Amino acid sequence: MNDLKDTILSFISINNVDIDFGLQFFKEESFKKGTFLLKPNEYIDTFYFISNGCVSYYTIEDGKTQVMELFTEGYFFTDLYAYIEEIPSNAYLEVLEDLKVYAISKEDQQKIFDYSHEFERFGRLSMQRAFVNNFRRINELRSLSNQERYLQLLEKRPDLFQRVPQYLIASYLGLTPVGLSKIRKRLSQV
Amino acid sequence: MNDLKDTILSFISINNVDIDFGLQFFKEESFKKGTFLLKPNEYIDTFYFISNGCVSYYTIEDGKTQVMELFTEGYFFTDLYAYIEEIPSNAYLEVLEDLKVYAISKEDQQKIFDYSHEFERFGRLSMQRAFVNNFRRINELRSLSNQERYLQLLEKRPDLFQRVPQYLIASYLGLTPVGLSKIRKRLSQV
DNA sequence: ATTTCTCATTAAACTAGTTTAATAAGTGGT
DNA sequence: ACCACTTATTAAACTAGTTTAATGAGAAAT
Repeated sequence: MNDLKDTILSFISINNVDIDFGLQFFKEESFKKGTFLLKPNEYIDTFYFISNGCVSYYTIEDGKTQVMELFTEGYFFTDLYAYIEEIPSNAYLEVLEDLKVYAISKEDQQKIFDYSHEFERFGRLSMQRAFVNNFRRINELRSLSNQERYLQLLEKRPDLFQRVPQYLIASYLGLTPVGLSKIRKRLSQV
Repeated sequence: MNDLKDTILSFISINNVDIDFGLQFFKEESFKKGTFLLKPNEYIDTFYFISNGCVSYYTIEDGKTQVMELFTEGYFFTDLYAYIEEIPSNAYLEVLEDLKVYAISKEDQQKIFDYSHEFERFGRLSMQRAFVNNFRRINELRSLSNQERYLQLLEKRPDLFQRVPQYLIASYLGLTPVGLSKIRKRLSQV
């Protein structure tokens, strides 16, 4: 649980007693590859921190898989939209690689936010982080071509290409496997 | 300033003394159409609430204007990315219609977050709101066609079409004026 | 009234993706 | 060792957008 503790401490200054009070609410859980942490029409009230493994966050629309995010070690994740709005999800959270997480319920999260102003601040700052990540994502979708986004992903998260099938990466980049293949071919010819 | 007060109260429960403590840090300001609240390479440490008017938040890349958001009455706005990260912006905030805002500096915002746990919570919740809006945006960019996004904007923010030139709306939708014209023509022929 | 400027539309050629379908190359289960 | 299944590539036809450039129409300036 030290990876989680260190991550929280990178956001806020908080004394040992208080952070340990908070950490007690995170439960260690493990899931096998292929497990679904969430399926469409289900509610989600759990917030996860990944200690180990990989999770795909995707929807299926008109029969087509749309990967929105691929979470790996060190990420906090949930279906943040359904979680915040307390509405049924329309997404899947599927374990792509055997997974070890620290999980906290929304109820317990509220407890630690109430318990300490510092944790409330952690909530605000991690929400900021989520915003910034999403903002970068949206800007990249707007301003970069598919080819540029492919190259950028290759640079920023090279591990993904080793651990995740290419058609999921294609979907994450917003194109079809065929489209990604074409881009790769085009790049290899130069 | 009641519109701002009501908006804050829609996020949190807070007594009158405390909210008035917070509100004193918001300064009323007015700007004429054509004013720039922010230009590329400038820092921004102000958070605005729009009482009246309209602001375009855009970048220019390779000579092309990219409208990221169009803010109107009741919106909180800033260049949230540059504001959070405390880096020089690469965007413009341009007043499209004479504007009345309530503005608070980052320093003063920090004061009210320190002053009261409830304001810290307001910070967290409004950050959540920003996240959710951005999330919706990203999902729409991913899952809807340009035509569908046009129709949706027409439904959700019909006022924009009255107050903002069409080429800005085209840019907001991520296409060229020519492209938007084609979509409108296609729709009018059915 | 005339000119000038801004904005929206249209046309034509082009482009980066799509879809569908066939093929090839691994990979896993029995 | 074999078969079935999954994944990646390629080809061919198609599509929704792009760019550039010309035209039209309304508003603002002199």
